[in-house]
Amino acid sequence: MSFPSHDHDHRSCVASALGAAEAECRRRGARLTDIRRRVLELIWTSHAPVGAYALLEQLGRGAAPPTVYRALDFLLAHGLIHRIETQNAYVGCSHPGQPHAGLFLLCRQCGAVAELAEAATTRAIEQEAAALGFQIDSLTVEAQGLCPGCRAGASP
Amino acid sequence: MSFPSHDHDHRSCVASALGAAEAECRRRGARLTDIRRRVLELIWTSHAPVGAYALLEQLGRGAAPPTVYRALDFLLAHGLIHRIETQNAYVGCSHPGQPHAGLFLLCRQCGAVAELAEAATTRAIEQEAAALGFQIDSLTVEAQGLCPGCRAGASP
DNA sequence: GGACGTAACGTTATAATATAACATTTGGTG
DNA sequence: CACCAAATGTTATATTATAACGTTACGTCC
Repeated sequence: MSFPSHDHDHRSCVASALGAAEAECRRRGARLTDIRRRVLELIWTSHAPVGAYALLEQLGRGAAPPTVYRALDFLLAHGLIHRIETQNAYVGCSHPGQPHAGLFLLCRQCGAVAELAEAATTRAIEQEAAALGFQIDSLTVEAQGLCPGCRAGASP
Repeated sequence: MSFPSHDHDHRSCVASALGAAEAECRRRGARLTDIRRRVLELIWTSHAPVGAYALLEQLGRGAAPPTVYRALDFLLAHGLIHRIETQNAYVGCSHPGQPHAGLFLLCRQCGAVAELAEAATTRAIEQEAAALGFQIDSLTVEAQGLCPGCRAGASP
């Protein structure tokens, strides 16, 4: 819901994300296979978006592009990750299971992402769209800028 | 500011866009060269976003990718077009000269785009970001859905 | 437990989007 | 005209993503 502090306990952060993913998959009757689980884990390795080919490299040789794209498709379809359109990259979803419009703050300095579940903004856009007779199916909101840490510190 | 009607006078629509672009370039001391002008004109051929390689084809042989990408970079830099991130495509800017966050409604049926200059939404996002200490430099908002025409008509 | 059907994965090739690097031409200015 | 900078041409290549088809693994029904 906000930016992780630079020294947070990332290990438990990843663990809880994987736990939530497993729960969500059980709930949906979806199979979180080994490959899918590894890709999700790699994505959660940092709080910055990761590109498909960066994931591919980390999967090691033997993996080809379709392998990683299929895993990404699965994770996207089940709401376990989001795609950051302005970066052609992927990031873990902070609150899977609750349907929500992704709304992202992207730090141009350190790369960190914060995902907001912000109803007010979504509502503002929907109202404006409705006034024009436009029916929104899905919404992409990405803000580029500086996170609190990078604004304060010299050049973290 | 809204969706163009299906039968609007598109010729004058293009003409006024090109006129505004020329005025804006004069104002900024930028050169709207022949290539740049042709690319802008091709973009305005429709109200749907156009891909770089589609433009390239229409420029005819003799043109290579850098030609079109350089023109696009120029047009983007001077606020004469916008890039639609979710489509890797480009669309003419409806109100050049006035700095604004692009905010787009994209019809998944007919491809039409409406560009909003909507202060309320922008403000909502900025407030939420400011509350987290995030400083926004630029903002991308793209809504996918159905335009009024396509909601009404069977399948225009 | 074996047969079967489907979902997942492997593999190869290629499509679509974008940029690097360097040569050449053009346009404005002194 | 001579010069410089900006614009364009040209070739090659990087990056992101998907098509197509064969093989393997998994669950289920009998």
